[in-house]
Amino acid sequence: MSFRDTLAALKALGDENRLRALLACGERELCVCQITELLQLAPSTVSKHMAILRQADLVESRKAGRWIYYRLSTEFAAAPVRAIVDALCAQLTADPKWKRDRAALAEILATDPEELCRRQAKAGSSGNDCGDGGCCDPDAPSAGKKG
Amino acid sequence: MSFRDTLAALKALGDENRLRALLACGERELCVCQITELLQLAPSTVSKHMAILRQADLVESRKAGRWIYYRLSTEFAAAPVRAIVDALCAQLTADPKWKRDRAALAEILATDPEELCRRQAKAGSSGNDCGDGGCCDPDAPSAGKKG
DNA sequence: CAGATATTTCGTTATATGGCGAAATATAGA
DNA sequence: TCTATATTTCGCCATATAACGAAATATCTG
Repeated sequence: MSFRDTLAALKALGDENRLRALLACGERELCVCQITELLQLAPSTVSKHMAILRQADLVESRKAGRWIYYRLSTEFAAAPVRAIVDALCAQLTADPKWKRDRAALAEILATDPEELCRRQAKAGSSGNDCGDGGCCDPDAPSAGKKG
Repeated sequence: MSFRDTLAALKALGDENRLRALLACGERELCVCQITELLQLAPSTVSKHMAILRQADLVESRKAGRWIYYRLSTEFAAAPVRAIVDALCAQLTADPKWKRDRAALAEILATDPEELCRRQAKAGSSGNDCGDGGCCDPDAPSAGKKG
């Protein structure tokens, strides 16, 4: 548990959406639908990202009924990873980009998770609805522009 | 200089060969041919890797005649990057994988750089010679297996 | 100036990665 | 048991990435 694990952690951290998800999970444990709402990605994509973060021991998951909650790891496999994550959480949270996420997160947390899932299911079947005007932020460079 | 730069640094660190190169440059400034010898890659590949590390402000370069020396950055663009690199250098150097690199590096440093370059030029034109038995380590999982 | 050579840039190729949607899985509730 | 639904797995596609070799660039030396 050293070079190999550290490299896996660095790889996992080297994606914008995963980094955002990790920071969000550092604030509070979140279920997949909440992270999905934050990142504005397909649930399957978020699921894959979280699996990568979990395999790198960066997050832990907890099952509660139909929901699966992810949170920042308490025990990191590789020693340097803790220092890295600490540094990221400490410094990156001041970044304007993260502040936007933080604001979005507050709104998400204020919404019933079931409502989120219902909304996402609707959006998935009928294309981009964006009825509330909150999504499809033109200033967000990563949401749905890569594929 | 924050989220974006930190992400660039994490991406740069998320490659095994670049991470090895970075650790090596943390030991001592190294010219491209020395890093090339350590990583057992084509010089052009190493050059590209070092450019990525430099763009991420992880290494600095110094020109000395025909040689260009790379060393670990002293000033990091993004604050968390320093903490990350410190943690990596401090902890990863104990890893057996890195110890092998360190031993190889000692040998490389004992060799005249010009001799290294001559050897590499020969190997590039006539295929894998491996006359000295030191290269083509079957235990090294990253050398030339990806492309 | 001409030749040698250390490094970079360019073009190409194979693989890895990130994205989505559909289908599968697992669990709550009627 | 049957339905609804939260998440994951699978298959596919587009792009990003890492590798190489050839050619270009820059610098020392004769």
